[in-house]
Amino acid sequence: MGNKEIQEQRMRGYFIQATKEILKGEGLKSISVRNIADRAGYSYATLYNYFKDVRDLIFECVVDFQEECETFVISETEKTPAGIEKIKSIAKAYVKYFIQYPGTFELFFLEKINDVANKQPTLKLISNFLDRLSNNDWEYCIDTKVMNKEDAKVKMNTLNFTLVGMLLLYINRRQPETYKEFSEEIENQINSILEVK
Amino acid sequence: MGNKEIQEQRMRGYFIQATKEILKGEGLKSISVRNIADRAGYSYATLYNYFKDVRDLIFECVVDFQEECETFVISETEKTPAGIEKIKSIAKAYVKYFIQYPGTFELFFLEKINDVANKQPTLKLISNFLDRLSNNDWEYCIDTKVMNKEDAKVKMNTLNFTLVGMLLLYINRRQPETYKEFSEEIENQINSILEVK
DNA sequence: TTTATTTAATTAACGCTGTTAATATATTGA
DNA sequence: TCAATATATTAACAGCGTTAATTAAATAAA
Repeated sequence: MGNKEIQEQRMRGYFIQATKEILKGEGLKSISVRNIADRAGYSYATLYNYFKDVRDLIFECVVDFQEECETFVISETEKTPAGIEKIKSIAKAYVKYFIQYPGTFELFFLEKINDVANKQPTLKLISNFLDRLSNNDWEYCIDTKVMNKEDAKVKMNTLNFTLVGMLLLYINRRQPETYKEFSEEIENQINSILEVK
Repeated sequence: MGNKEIQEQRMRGYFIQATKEILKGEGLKSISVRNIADRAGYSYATLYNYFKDVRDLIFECVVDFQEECETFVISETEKTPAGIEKIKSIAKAYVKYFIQYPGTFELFFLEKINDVANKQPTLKLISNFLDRLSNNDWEYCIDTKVMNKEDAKVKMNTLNFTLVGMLLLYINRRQPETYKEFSEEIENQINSILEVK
């Protein structure tokens, strides 16, 4: 990688870092080209030398946040034994991360996309994120005959969709009204979905 | 109701009608104060004589769309016998409505809200919508001992959250990529959640 | 019916937004 | 050091939601 590429990547990094800080702090509503550039220490137009548009820049943060979330989930669940219990722990940590940083949830699931064709890989990354985090333990359940392959596949999806749905309603619709209620319902849902009959 | 109130309600109706048309047609992205006012046949500033702000106006459409959706669901499911089968039919029709009019899904679940305290009733209405549509049949299942009260409550929520999550990913994240895949997964999820053990 | 007063609708304006063109400033190669 | 290139900045545009000032319409009083 030549000097030019190094410098270019560094510049991109400054803008990405600024964007991540705003998303984690004030959330998506505070994102604007001028706000990002201010924080990065450049003029707003400079941004366009390194990113096609602001949405492109915003979606660059997905991978970084996923890595951060993955690290968090691993550290929160390392003591839990493999299998169903581990899947439950992962699910709870996953939810906990988005509750702690609602801006990342907005980025992953709510932010509109301009060029859908161009972002398909990122969109796939988002939809399958929980699956990637918990895949090992689903496999473990199948291997230990706790459940069959077909059931595992459907339940993995149910868990994913349910958590996303609950997070959407809680973060974007304030339903339920208290975190306590939300937390209890998360517990109920996870237990019910992973109940082995 | 005096003349003044009648006229005021009529004016509000013109703007609401225009907003509904745009939402059903082009979706949330095409909503703007000037666009709504144009369609209603008034200047953009006139809108503020009848609504506090544009979000207030937008959320006025929720009740109307829910009524329309309810009518659709009833007509699509009238031949299905009460109980689990009916709940499945209702769930499918519910999803079908939002797929047909993605703008209504955006309004119900994605549109940001200014004054959350002031909109709590509407937000509750949205979160509990599927429950209201299917409540009779859950009761029926409990009465006919197909399931107990606690299971019914949790499953009702699982179904609600799962459908919202799937719709979010499909409408806002294009996952899965084809309607066929989406449709099959909806079928799988509904059957799995409502499976009686 | 004409005039004065109140009500409602419109235009102009403000401060935002994302993006692009034109300009100014560094940086590089000769 | 000077010319050429690359990069950063300012100015500008068209759009947004909202409000203040202004015009037009409807009502009440004379």
